[in-house]
Amino acid sequence: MSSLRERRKAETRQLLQRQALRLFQRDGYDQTTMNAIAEAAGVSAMTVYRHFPTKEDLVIWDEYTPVSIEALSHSPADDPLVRRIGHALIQTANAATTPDHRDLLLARLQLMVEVPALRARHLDNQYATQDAIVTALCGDDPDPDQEFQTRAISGACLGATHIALVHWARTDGKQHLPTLIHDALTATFPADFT
Amino acid sequence: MSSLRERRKAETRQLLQRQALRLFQRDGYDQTTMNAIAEAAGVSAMTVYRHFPTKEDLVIWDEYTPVSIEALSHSPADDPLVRRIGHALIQTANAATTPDHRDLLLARLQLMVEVPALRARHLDNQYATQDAIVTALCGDDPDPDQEFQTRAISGACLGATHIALVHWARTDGKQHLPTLIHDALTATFPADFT
DNA sequence: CCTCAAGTGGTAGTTACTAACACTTTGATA
DNA sequence: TATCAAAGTGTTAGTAACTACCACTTGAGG
Repeated sequence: MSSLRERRKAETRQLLQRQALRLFQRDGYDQTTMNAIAEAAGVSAMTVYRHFPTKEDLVIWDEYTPVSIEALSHSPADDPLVRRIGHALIQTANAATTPDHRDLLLARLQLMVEVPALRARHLDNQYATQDAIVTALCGDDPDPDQEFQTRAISGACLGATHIALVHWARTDGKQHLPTLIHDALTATFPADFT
Repeated sequence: MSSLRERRKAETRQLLQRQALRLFQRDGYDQTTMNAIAEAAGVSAMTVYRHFPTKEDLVIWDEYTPVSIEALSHSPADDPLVRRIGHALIQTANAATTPDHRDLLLARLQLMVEVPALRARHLDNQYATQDAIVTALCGDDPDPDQEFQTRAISGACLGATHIALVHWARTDGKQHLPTLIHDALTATFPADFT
C-alpha cells in the first residue's frame, strides 16, 4: 500500500538528499549548513532532521538499500565462504543499473571517500554489513569458533571490496564496478576465487 | 632532549586522557562533556582542545603509537604479502607489554567497539594504516596494478585483524591478543599463513 | 636579567542536534 | 459527508562540540 502520504514522504526524502548532495559538491561538506539545505529544499530545518537524523545520513542513506544478503543463504552451502560472500558482494554492486542510480551512487561515494567524517561512517556501515553477513551464514546461535572464522573471512572480503569502491570513486566511475570488486577479490584470494 | 616543558606537556596529555577515559567508563561517552573532563583534570576547556582537537581523539590517541611499519620494509621480499603484512600486525599487538599499557589499550578499545562515533573513527584509522602499509611495500611511485593488489590484500588483512581486536575487547582481554590476530589471519588465509 | 615563544585561560561566537508545543494535512471511520 | 486520530511540519529555546581572538603567565636561551 503506497498511500499519498508515503509517496510525499519519499519525495521529500529524495529532494532533500539531492539538494544536499548538490550543495555538498558545490560548496563542500563542512561549508554547507543544515539550514542551507533546508532552505534549498524549501522546508524548515526541523523537517530535515525528521528525515535524516544526522547530516552524515544525507550522504550515507541509500534509497535503494541493495545489500542482497538474501542471496547468501541461498548460495550453495558447500562452496568456500570466500566465494559465497564475494559473489553476494558483486551481485550487490550489480544492482546499480540505471544511469540515474549510478550517478547518485558515484556522487555519494566520492563524498564518502573525501570527507573524513563520511569515510568513517561508511566504514562503520560496512562493519554493520559484516554483521548481517555473519548472521545470514551462521544463524542466530552459532558455534563460536565457526562464527569467528566466518567473521574474519567476511571482514577480509569487505576490506578488499572497500578498496574497489574507493578506486571506482577516485577514477570517476569510469570502470565497471562489479569487475573491480571481482579483481580485488581475485588479487586477495587467488585460490578460492575465480 | 626532554625539557621540562615537554615533560609537562606529556603529563597533561596523559592526565587528560586518563581522566576522560575514567569519566567515559563511569558516565558514558555521550553523557560526559568536555567541560567535565577539563574540570576533572583541573584545567580549562580550551586546554583540552589544545591537546586533543576533538572529543574522539581523547580515546583514539595512542601514547605509544606502535604500528611497526618499519618491520614491513625489512621483511623478506619473497614472502607472500599476506604473511609479511600479517606478521607486522601481530608484532604491533605484541608491543603492548606492560600491564598498564595493556589496561589502557583495553579500556580504549572497549569504548571504540561500543560507541558508534568512536568505532567509525577507529575504522578510519585502520584505513589510514592501510595506506601506510601500501606505501611501505610499494614505495612512492608504484605500478598501479601492483598497488591495487597490495591494497586489496592489506585491506583484507586489516579486516580480519579488526575482528580479532573486537573479540579481544568483548571478552575483556582474557585471551592473548597476538594469538587472536594470528587465528583470524589463519582462518582467512589457511594456505598463505601458518 | 631580558626576551621570546609556547602554553594557558576567558569570552563570544557558529553549528549540529534535541525537546516541547502548536498547527496543518491526510486517511479512515461513524 | 462529517469527524477524529495520526502523521508531518514549523517555531522556539536550549545543549554541547568546536573555533577565533585576545590577554596573561611561564619556561628556554642569550
